[in-house]
Amino acid sequence: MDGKKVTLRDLALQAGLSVNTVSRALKDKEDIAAATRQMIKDLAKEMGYVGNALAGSLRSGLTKTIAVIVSDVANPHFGIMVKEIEKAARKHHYTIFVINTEDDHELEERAIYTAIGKNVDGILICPSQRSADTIRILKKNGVPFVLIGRRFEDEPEFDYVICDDEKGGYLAAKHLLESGHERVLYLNGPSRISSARERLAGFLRAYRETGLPVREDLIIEVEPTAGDTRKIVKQLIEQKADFTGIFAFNDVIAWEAVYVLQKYGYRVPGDYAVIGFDNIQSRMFLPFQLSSISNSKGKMSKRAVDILLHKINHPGAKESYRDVIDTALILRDSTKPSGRGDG
Amino acid sequence: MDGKKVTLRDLALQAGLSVNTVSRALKDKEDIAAATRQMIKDLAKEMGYVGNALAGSLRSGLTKTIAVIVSDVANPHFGIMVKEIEKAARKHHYTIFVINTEDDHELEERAIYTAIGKNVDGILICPSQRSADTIRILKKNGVPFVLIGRRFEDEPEFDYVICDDEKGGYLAAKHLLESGHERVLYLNGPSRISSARERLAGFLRAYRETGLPVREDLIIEVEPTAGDTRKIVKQLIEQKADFTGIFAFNDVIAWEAVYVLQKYGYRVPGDYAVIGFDNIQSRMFLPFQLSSISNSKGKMSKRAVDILLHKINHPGAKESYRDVIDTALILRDSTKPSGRGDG
DNA sequence: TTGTATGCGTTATCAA
DNA sequence: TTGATAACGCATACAA
Repeated sequence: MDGKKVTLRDLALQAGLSVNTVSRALKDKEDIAAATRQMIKDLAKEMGYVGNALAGSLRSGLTKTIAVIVSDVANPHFGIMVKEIEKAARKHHYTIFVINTEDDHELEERAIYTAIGKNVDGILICPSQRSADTIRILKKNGVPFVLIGRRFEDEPEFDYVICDDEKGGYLAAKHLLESGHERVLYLNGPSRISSARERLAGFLRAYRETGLPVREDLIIEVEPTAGDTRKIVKQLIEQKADFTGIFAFNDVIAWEAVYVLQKYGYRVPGDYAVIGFDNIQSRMFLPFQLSSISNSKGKMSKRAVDILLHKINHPGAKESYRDVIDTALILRDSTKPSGRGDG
Repeated sequence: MDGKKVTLRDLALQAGLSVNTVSRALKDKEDIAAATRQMIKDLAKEMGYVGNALAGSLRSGLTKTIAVIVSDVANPHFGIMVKEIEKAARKHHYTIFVINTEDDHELEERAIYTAIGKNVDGILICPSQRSADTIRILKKNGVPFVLIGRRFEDEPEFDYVICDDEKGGYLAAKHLLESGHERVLYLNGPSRISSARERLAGFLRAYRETGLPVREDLIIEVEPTAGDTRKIVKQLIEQKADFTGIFAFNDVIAWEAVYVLQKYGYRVPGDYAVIGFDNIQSRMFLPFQLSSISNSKGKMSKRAVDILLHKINHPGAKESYRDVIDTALILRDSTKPSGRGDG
């Protein structure tokens, strides 16, 4: 009973019918005798027929497959996005490839070629952004795609779904400033990433509103994948850098910063106020209450899938999509002013 | 320049050669004039040819694709596994489908059918284990697969890679018992899951060794995906259940338990000692030091991929694989005896 | 109601 | 060294 994949041909041979008849019976076409149809269906079940979507795809040109290209699924932010994307895609009978780029330009390019080679119907990509050339390959090959989480300001033809990074940066900085933290360390992502630039813009806007001087030396770029947050925060502490608040590009960096501060015996809140970005703790109930900026990953993911499917199903259409999902301030203990008391 | 996908036929037409020649040139076959080969390669690059792996797959029967079926990529444990699997697979020029089952039997079955339908060369699956029937479909269709993280004791034909769950349970319980926690709450996973049963066996072995009585009422099953850990721990606290140590089936459950304890004003360590499983914090530097059992997710993932690829490349072979990766106790603050002092 | 022929893009085989 | 042809498994159009 075990063995090779069962094909339509196997069923046809067994049933003494033509491949075509079997195919139509399984597809519930009208022009098949009810008895024949039932017989074939029973046989298919009995023989464990599953069907070869590939062969059909070759004809139709559609694979019901999309590729999701991100830096790292192990990062909870992307893990959550991928989960939501998969769920939304599955609802529409799509299956997803997941390819990690580790934010590496070459891996990203390879990922894109792989996706095209596998004939995906579309691609959702969070680009590493070392250059837009890679993405242009997609346009050249006529593969529908939507950027997610990051955008290219100077490429009006690239559709995207992002969150309101500028507002998020603004809200975070404003909150720290209003809580009395005038010297804020901003552990930002690399400036090649659009969201890092935009969050910084919001951060600076908040500073401008207060009239306080911006401390350029406290705006530091961190590689999110490399995990050098620890090294940098250690250095800053050793150097006795002068800050009382930290705004981190994402929650992972924020956690790591607090991790180091705690190792040095500092307390958060209390000695330092820390706020992250992504609000991962709305889904993971960690025993540390980190304030954060929520960016509705569920909504972003679903929206990106919707747009992508629309583009897939309306190849001619010339609309463009620039969706910016709202961000909001989520307060938890890590920025509580009363932190010093702790009790 | 934008537009449809470039095919071999397009290249052939442009070059004034046959499709076949173009194909062989691009594949670096020997029997092609060097000049012709170069010309075709240049042309391919110029026209942005990417190739249609699908069509090739139809012929060869191989798709260079594997499916990874897990309960939930957003769970860091699976996120890390998927990342490692993808990396290992990519090294061998394989691409992965990721499908979440939410530990649901029907979704799992659909996932398997989807994978077979897409003609994956093999499947890595962490089965929901409501029944092995679903998995048998794979055998029936001759699709190579390897179970990962869970096994079916009564199905000797199913290959697996798991970690030493029994030992892990034993180490965790022993550590708590030796630290003076005689009443340990075990927030276990559902008993349908093999790893939950095996961790419990280890847990009980540690108890037996001490001669202490096992408190059956403190062994409680929690649904990992549903997030009902909070509800259950709340209830236990309200009921003033009698325990001082907690062993959790995984780190996510452990975090959540501590989260609730902290909400009630309890301290970990100090009032309670807590240990998890999976040692996720070897990769995520959280500001809470959770002791845990490490299970070498990287090693497990790589091993599973290796076995799967071996099975794919040696369809006849009748070896079986039952790999059990070692587990180890990783101590952090959450089980520190000096916790009460807190420095 | 069922069967035959054709094509999807690629590769393998064999002939030229 | 190159080209023609068949085949992979399925779906469509059309013929029977």
